[in-house]
Amino acid sequence: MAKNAISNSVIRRLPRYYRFLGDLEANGYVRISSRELSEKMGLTASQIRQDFNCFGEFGQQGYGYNVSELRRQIGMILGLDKQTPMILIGAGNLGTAIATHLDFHNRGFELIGAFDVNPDIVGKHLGDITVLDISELESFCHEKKPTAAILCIPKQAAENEADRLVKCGIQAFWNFTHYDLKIAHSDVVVENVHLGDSLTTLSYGLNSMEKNK
Amino acid sequence: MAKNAISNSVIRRLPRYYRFLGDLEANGYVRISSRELSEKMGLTASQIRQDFNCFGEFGQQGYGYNVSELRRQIGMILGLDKQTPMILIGAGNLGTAIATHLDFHNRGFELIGAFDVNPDIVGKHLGDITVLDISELESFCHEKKPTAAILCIPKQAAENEADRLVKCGIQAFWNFTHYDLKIAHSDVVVENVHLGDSLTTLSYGLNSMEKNK
DNA sequence: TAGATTGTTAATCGATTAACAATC
DNA sequence: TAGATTGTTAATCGATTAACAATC
Repeated sequence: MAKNAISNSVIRRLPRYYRFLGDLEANGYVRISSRELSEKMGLTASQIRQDFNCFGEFGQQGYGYNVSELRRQIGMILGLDKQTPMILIGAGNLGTAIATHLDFHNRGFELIGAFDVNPDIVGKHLGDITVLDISELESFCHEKKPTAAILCIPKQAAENEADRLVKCGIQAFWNFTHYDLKIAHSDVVVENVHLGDSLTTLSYGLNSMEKNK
Repeated sequence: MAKNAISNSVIRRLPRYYRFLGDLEANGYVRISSRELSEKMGLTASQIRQDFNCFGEFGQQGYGYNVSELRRQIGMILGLDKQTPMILIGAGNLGTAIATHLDFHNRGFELIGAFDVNPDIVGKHLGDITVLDISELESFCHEKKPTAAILCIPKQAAENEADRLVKCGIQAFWNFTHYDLKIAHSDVVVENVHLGDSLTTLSYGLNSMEKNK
């Protein structure tokens, strides 16, 4: 039952709305108008109203929006009212940092397992999770049924493991590799984090700033 | 000498072009047409030609583009022909992983220092860098003149340290915090990496996929 | 030369902003 | 009620795609 497709631009703004509304709530705000929120977030009031109206009528004319209620609604839209079981593939430096650094529960996930090929890493503890050998992937997934995975392995390895993970029932990937999952697996949900590209973009910014002086 | 402003959409595609051209070069490609590249990258040939023409005429009618030459040109545009000295602020789990995981040299930077407040972390080694106490920031910057910084500290701390870093001559931030640097410091270059928002977006994708079944 | 492919202009598409009637 | 602010339509702006003359 697809509603008339929400644009990607809108979707990318939702987590930020959710964060700001959380801050407002914590600071005792009960109501807020689109204009006031627009000033805090650096957007236009028009855009904010358009964005919210993609999902329904959350405000009240003459009043504005109820902060807690709006936040709750956006949380529902984002699927933060449940926790999808998730596994980490690749528990090296980066994988470990990501697994321990983020609050998965407040972002719609629960990290229930971690895997690596390296015998030096297998057995390591990440919070209350123990890193398992990748050979145990199938039996683990059969039993625990995770549907999301974090990919923190080299590109080459990702190409090889992606099929395997999809066969194990993984439907969503948080992809830190440069392997383009969407091409081979158009039916899964992919969120790419290209740290290298991000750093390169910073280089561009610095470079072009200097030229404009 | 600002050329007629390159749009953000184009800029965000440049690192990916650079990557693909590097792969092509490694695979022995000498020339490539916009059509062939478009098929490999999942873009339109039109967009590719438009993008490249923002910066000059890199191709040749009837022939296409010379892979190495095009890659070199894009590298120049991205500022990858030099290395900007960069420091890491916050050498916890995430900061350490980022510092050790990325190839800074090929992305226009050189990591020359790292700082933390935590005495347990100060003195730790990251490659050939030793983590210094944050109190040494000013003297270090005075001597080594870094102009870019990675922010891997809590939001609260970022609010406090941003001014200090700008005073020390930092002009570009790779920002892993949720603190909005652009608001207080409109004159610096900021590249945000919001891992939490990225994970939340994945939750949305999974959630909306399920609803559409 | 003929074929291929660019550089570039024009057309389309989508996203943002502005405006305002509806209504709390 | 009068003032405020939404929901929504219309106008604008920007980015993508299509088309084609220029030219290698």
